[in-house]
Amino acid sequence: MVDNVRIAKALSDPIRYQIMMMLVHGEAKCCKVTSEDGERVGLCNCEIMTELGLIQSRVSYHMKELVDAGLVIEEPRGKWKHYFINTETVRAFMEQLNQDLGES
Amino acid sequence: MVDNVRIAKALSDPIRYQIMMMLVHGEAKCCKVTSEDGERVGLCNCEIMTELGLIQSRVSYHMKELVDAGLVIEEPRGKWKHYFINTETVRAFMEQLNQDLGES
DNA sequence: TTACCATATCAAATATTCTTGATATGTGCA
DNA sequence: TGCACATATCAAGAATATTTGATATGGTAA
Repeated sequence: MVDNVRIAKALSDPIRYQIMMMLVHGEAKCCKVTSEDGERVGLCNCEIMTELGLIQSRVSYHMKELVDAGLVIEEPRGKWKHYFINTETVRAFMEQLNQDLGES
Repeated sequence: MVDNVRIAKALSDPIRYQIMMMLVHGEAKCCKVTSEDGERVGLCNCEIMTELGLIQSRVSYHMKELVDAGLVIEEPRGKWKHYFINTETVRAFMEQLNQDLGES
């Protein structure tokens, strides 16, 4: 329950929800970002800043919230950070939600 | 998107999440509560107050948040209020979540 | 090494949310 | 009507969250 409340809180900010959607559906305009295993497609920091028109420290704050909640995985690439959605957490959240609030 | 952020915010408080779970799985100890159509089982206000050990105005505040988010339906019964989970909203939330953040 | 760039962190200001006690509203019953 | 009870609302304070500019950290490349 604690986990789901935490994740719900992370998703309860419009900026963070948008970032999550960008990570899933977003076009990478500034740089091509693939995970170490070459599977997942993600975004770099600059993408989020320019796309949403936010200053650096603000993006940094919200990314930390998402990472802390387990919703986003970050991979450092030299001086950049690349962000990927943590599908495992999203899946677990929805499953738990269904267990807690779904039809009995 | 706006809707889902709103609902996530409603679920992002541990008390409200607990209340939602009570509405789905909770035993009605103080009074038997069935909806007008006799289908759904709900809870009365006193149940929530005693079960969670909260004062009246606090419960009232959180119930309003849940009702405003569309997660809970309230039916007045004389001087009491009976609360039911709005399964429609819960379902729509999960569906939208899957659309927004699920596997592409 | 230094210069430069990306990101993190900090402290202060602001905004939002939550809690509480007091009071108001509304309902049923004597 | 007037009393008793359930719920809603209000105002004030406390607690959290968010935003911002300034500064720190850490990496890259010359």
